[in-house]
Amino acid sequence: MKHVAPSTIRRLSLYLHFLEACALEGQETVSSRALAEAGGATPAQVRKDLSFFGSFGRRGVGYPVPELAAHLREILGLGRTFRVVLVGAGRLGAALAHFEGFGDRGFRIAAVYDTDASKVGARLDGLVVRGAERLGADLQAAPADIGVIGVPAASAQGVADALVGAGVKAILNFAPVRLLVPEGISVKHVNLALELDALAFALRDGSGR
Amino acid sequence: MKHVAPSTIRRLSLYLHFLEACALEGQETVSSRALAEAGGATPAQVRKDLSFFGSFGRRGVGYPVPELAAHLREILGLGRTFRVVLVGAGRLGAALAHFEGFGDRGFRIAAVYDTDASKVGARLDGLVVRGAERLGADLQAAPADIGVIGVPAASAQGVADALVGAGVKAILNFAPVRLLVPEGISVKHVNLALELDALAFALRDGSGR
DNA sequence: TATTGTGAAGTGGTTCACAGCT
DNA sequence: AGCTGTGAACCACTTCACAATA
Repeated sequence: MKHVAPSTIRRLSLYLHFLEACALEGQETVSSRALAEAGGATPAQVRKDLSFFGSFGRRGVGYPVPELAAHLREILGLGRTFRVVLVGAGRLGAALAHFEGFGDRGFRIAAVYDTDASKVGARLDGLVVRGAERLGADLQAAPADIGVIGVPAASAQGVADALVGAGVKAILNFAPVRLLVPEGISVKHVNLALELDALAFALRDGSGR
Repeated sequence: MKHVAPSTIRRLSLYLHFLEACALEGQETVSSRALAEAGGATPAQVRKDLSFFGSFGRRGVGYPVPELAAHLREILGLGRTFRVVLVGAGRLGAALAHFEGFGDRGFRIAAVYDTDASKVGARLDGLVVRGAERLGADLQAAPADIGVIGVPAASAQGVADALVGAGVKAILNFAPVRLLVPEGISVKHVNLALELDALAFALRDGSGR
């Protein structure tokens, strides 16, 4: 498969969410225009995005909702469930553990870890928080696909190393630090400070341009 | 001022964070190579990014740390404090209210709101949660720069409308929905589901390529 | 020698425009 | 007529390469 632009992936994900909403309403086809609106793109871009992977629509008609949704799930690799481990059982960890978007879409939180002994043993959305030192042994017994880092910046790299060592191939990092990981490990960053700075920039001189 | 690419803004923010760390260590100059490493860029790109706004370095030497940091703060519009209102006092709201990255960099949380009567009156990081119906009157008395939306998807658009109506010019949205806002209002989205889908894509066929 | 500043070249993603089905 | 599929044109960001300077 040829290289796919990250921006394309983001849009495909948005199209898919929209298609799922359409499917719930029993809609049978959608136009590239409707998808464009949902994905913050132009109709031409929607068609380009999709044509990169195949011809899913019918000229003069549009795209069949359930079929296109299935294709997108296939393309995005969402045709299975993912085992997720969450490291960090603080306030952020608690918010993440309860986030419906996880379970809804096949991302199952398998376990929650924390180094803080006072948090170990607590319950978080039906899961008992485990000591971080168990992570390696646990994942050897039952590997995980994705590790979510919800710990302070200072300990994030250490957690990342532990996750990589335990065979995790994808990391979602909420700590405001760049993580160093080996080739072949995917990392996504969610960095509040960056978003705030971008908003500050947008608000510069006067207010709101 | 000419148009600045969003990717450039993100990098400038990363450079600035790195410079602040350098400043703490008393370092006097940095090279474009060091900045590149911190910002996930190449040295040439660092120089291009900076030269877009002026000539801040000295050939053969590098960039003076405190001066460049000051320039970046100026460029990003960080030379003042921002009044932030947080809507949503659930688990996510609690995590956000305690996030140090806010206060540290001039983003001051002025108030927290929630529609849920059972949450109103509770304390969150020293702030008392207020009823959402007060938002309009409160902001008329003391305007806010940035609104942070930490409510469920279903109520996010309503909150956005209320914020815009109350004169907020920039919104940071954690709900997994596209917000419709008038021209001139800046919106930044943090969408967990999108990031997870991107990781799923990275993990497709086999595991981890 | 080391490192910045920058025009020029290169790369990759987006938009256009129209042919091709229904 | 309506809407997709797609090569070609376009545009924007990135990288290159080297002159300029400490």
